Amino acid sequence: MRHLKDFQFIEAVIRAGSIRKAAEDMNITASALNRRINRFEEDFGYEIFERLPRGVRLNPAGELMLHHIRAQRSDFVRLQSQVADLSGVRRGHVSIACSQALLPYFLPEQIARYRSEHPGVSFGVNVRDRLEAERELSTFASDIALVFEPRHLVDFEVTLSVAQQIYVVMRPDNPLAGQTELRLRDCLAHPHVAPSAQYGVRVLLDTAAKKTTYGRIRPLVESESFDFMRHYVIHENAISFQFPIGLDLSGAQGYVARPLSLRDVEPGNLLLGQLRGRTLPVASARFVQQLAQALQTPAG
Amino acid sequence: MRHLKDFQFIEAVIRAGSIRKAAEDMNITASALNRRINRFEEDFGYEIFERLPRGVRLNPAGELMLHHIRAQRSDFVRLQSQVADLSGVRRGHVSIACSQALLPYFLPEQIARYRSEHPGVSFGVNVRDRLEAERELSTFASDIALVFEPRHLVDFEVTLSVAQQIYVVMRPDNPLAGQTELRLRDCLAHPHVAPSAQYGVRVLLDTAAKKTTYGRIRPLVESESFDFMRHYVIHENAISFQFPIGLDLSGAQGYVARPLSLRDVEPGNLLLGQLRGRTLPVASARFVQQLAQALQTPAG
DNA sequence: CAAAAGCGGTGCATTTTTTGCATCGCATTC
DNA sequence: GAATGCGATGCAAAAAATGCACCGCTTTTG
Repeated sequence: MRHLKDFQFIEAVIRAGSIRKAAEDMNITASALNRRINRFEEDFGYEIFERLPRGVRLNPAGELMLHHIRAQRSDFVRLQSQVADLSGVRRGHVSIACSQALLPYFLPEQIARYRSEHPGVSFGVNVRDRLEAERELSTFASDIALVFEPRHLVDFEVTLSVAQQIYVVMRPDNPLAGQTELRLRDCLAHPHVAPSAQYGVRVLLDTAAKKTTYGRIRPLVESESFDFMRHYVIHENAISFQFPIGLDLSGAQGYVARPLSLRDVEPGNLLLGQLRGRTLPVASARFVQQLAQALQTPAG
Repeated sequence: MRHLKDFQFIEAVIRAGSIRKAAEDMNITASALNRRINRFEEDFGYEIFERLPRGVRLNPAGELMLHHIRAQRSDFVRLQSQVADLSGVRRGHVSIACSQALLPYFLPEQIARYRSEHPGVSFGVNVRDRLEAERELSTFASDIALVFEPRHLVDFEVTLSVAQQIYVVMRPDNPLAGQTELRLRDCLAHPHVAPSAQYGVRVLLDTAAKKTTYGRIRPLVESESFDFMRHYVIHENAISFQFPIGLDLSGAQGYVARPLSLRDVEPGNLLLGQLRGRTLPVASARFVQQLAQALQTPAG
């Protein structure tokens, strides 16, 4: 779109860090790009770049401008999606920032279901921890976030919150597998692996462990990958902790999962959200509706 | 601003109803404007105008585009105001849609106070009833609305709600003036004037009157102007009804005001709000803060 | 019922704007 | 101290927007 061209050039300059490099990237002369930037700043009334000896950098006004540019583009995409919806063609793109746990079962199923009704809609799925997911929303890099226990919540507008009990994952022949619900002290007495500190599961476990005689959890292996940990406990007969939405509870995957008693460990909250105050494109908004419905249905 | 030029032309065409007329208004040839519009539609991918024999009219996609244009412009103004704020110069413009009652005392005082700290900020004050005020917000014609009992509330995000008891206005020598609180039945037995049906005061009175033996209120004079009614009861010794925020309770204006008992009539709600999801310009946002604080302070 | 008026669209010459090229001045880097 | 990389600028070339004249069409008007 014509009227967004200046914005594209500005973003290119921000990315490249200098007008000359950006000019190369955009297949244009440095002088032409330089003049576009200067003219834009003149029209706007304020400079948005600091001129440094090695290039340019955004000044505070430029930071605000960058946010404005992203918001404008995002709103324009939303408009196009709305208009496309008018003419009956549902098209669009939905980008999601989510926790690992949603990858194996939940999101593939939901996306496939949505796409079976609206084949014109494409998806982007990115794994982000709860801090990154919020940042991703505020830069308009993702439309939707689906994460456990996000932190700040200032720019994060919660559409739906679902409590998830922590489950213990182990081999079927593990002695703990016989119980239908596990106590934390029994688990901590067993060899266990655990996610690293930035994950919600770990935070909940650490908090709960402080109240036991063990004081803290002592993982044999610490990992950022729940996939890895799930497989690890099959090889060394240990136990692992995870939210059930990322688990196959049927036992067909070579592991069993048992809930950890709510008397010992608080449940985690899986939060579905978007950037506060933002109006999502039609496709994203409908997908959020579908997700919300699916998450509220107390299925496996 | 360069990148908003197409939007300006589109808005001109919408206003004029035809490309030729719009071209005259914008001091440009019809052919040039025609090509701008066509090129814009081509870039956008969808037509936004219906071509009629006597001119053009927005189609549904165009309605969405118009809203987008207004939102873009408004957000750009907000950005400029933010940037101006960065450089220490507080400038900007605050436009308010409000009920009549705010005109005589409340708003003049608040605006004067704000402007004494920020002389660069200008204000626009428009009297709108509760329906119009909402429409005004959604077209970005006003930043803030301050009205009694707004109706739909779909696009209206309430910042603050303040209950206002209905007061009875009368001459000091009116027999009712001796009481500190009035009953509705006494008031209805007296000759009275009342606002017309679209006003919140009237709705509350009508609702309350149904529960009395009088069944309904019988105004001698019905008016849209509270100012008129306030003066009228001085000439003919009648009573009038009004929210106290628009009244001088000192008696210095030649009338006295007494509250109507909450046992008989529910209080009205004065709502301070803005367009849902919108981020206000700095000046407007701060003025909202000031208003909210003033309204919460239980002063006269 | 025909003429007139008003509309959006289009081809072509003209004007305005944008771009590319060469070059300057300046600061950092090697 | 030479070399490199940066943003800025003058000037000519290229590209884009505009104005003008005119078309085809429908509605209005006499």
